[in-house]
Amino acid sequence: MNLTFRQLKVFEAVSRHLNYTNAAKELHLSQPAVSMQIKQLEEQVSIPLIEKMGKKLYLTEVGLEMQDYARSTMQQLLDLEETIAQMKSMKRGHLKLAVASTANHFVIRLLARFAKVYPKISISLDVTNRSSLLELLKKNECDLVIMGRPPEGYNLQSAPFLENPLVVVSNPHHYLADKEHVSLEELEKEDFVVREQGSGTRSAAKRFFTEHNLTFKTKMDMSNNRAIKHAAEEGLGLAIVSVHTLEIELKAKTLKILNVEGFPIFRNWYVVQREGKRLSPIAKVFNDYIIQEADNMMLNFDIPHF
Amino acid sequence: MNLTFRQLKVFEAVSRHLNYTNAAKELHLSQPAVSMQIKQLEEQVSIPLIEKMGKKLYLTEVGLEMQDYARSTMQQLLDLEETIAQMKSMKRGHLKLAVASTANHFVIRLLARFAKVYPKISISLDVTNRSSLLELLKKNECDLVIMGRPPEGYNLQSAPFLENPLVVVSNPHHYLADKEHVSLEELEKEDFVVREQGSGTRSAAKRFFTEHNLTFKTKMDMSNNRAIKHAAEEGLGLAIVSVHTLEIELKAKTLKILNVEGFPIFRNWYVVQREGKRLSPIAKVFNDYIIQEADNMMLNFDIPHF
DNA sequence: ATTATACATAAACAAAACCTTATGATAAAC
DNA sequence: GTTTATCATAAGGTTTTGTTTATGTATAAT
Repeated sequence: MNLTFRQLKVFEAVSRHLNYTNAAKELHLSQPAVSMQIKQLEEQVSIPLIEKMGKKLYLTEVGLEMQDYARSTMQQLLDLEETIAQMKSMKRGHLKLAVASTANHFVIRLLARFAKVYPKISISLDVTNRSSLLELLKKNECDLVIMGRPPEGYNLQSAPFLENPLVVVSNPHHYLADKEHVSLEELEKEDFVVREQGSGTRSAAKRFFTEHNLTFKTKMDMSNNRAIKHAAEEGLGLAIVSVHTLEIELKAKTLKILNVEGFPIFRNWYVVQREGKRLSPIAKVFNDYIIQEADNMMLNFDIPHF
Repeated sequence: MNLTFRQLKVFEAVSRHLNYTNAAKELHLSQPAVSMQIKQLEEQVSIPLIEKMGKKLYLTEVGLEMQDYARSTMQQLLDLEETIAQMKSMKRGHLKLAVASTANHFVIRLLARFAKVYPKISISLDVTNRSSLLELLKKNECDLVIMGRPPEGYNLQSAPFLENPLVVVSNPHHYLADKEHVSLEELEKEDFVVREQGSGTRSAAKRFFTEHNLTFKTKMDMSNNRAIKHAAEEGLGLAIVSVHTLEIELKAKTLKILNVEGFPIFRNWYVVQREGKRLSPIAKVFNDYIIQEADNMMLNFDIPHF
């Protein structure tokens, strides 16, 4: 059976008017054109849909069924058009986002604002580590990723959109905590609690030490930023973390930023996508949004500025 | 927007395989044919549905929406086909019947049997008087009508399918009730309770009297067969009614059939339709069914035979 | 009986849809 | 680098679809 939407449309008009001529007028067709469409439809289902008794037309039982079908199909088509139109205009849609766990905090703030502007957008946010993020990009399982500087050679397209100041923190009772200036020599003597191999923060810190010809004593590594901060709180060592993750700890005074020579290290947060990926309309808007709004928004953060 | 079922079908296959070549094989098409269908569909909605990244295909957000739509639309089409097939094979359908109120009783028996054979058929039964029946036929508001002999000049097609014996009944205590033979002369002296003008039973009785040169004393006329029988029970007069309506009264012995010369008058029940009406499959089957089965079935009736 | 109205049918034509083969481009696998 | 797999594009031709005009037929109204 091979119906066409056209046949259904014509049939629906005829079934409504019960009059070929008027249906033809409505559809801006000639009367025979309507006759033929109906005839073809009847051939498809090989059973009469309309019967003519005297001058009047009646729908047969199957005709009534077909009328229901035609109407529901056409309604569905309208719904589809509506949905697509909304998606195009970004009134609706779905945004699949993944962020580095260290970026979680401020990305949520960004999202909260964004969601207010586009209330019908739904969002999935995957918070995970750097290597999983790269995996997600490779499998094309998300629209955009927010992370530190992405590695070369992955066919990625990225744009920095926010400064990411890395600072050294310690337990407030640490002996360096109250010093006005901490020199690099003093820093070198300390043990550090760091993220796992592959972490952007870790490699940035490592690079800093290497560039200044210092050894970097990593006493412990952990895969979770919260755990690192907790370790520092407990006095297991110093930690080098993004200021953006410190809001609560600074407020609660469980950690203190050390005023170390050469710190903060300014790195950037990047919004990353697969090279050549055609972003969905909503993803494109979000991409532009964060590049434009992020800095602006950070002014409202209750965290130290440098 | 003017999609085609073909586009949807091809798109669905592609969205399932995420591979044009395999989809083409499934559809017994060349690969470019598939490419073109997808391209046209994308042009219709003027937004990409599929994106190719490297060698892999992915559905865009709108593509996912379209996949849902395609599937549901195709499912609906299958449902429609199924429904139509069932209607054709009479596994399903609706039968609109109207019967003369005097035929009500035995028609219900017929229907009960018929419904057992075609359990998914639904039936409307309109029980009404003769003139309403003719009106229903004229307006094409029912498939078949069961009534006495239909009048000429209404463009009707009819077939007799069951004898309708008319008998004279009275209160059991009536002085004629116990006579072995009642002559026409004796009958002529009696008063009768009859149906309204236009009733088939009434005109049959009238004809009988006229043919035998007798006067027909109609003391009272009523529009309801039950009322007539009740009047006879109460001794208001004799009544001429179809045996088929007497089952209960005979069993309860509230009425008695008089053994009158020339009675019963044999008339027929007819199944009637508009001339030229193409019956629905189920109506056609019912029509044939009652013509074939009615006599047979009456053998099981617990009523007198002649 | 005549006329008006409405659907059916036929013929002819135009447009479009659709498919195939051949070829090109790109990316992944070897 | 070469090969292989996969999709895109182009060209060509066939089929199908969709129209229109003209005409036929049946019904209902006058």
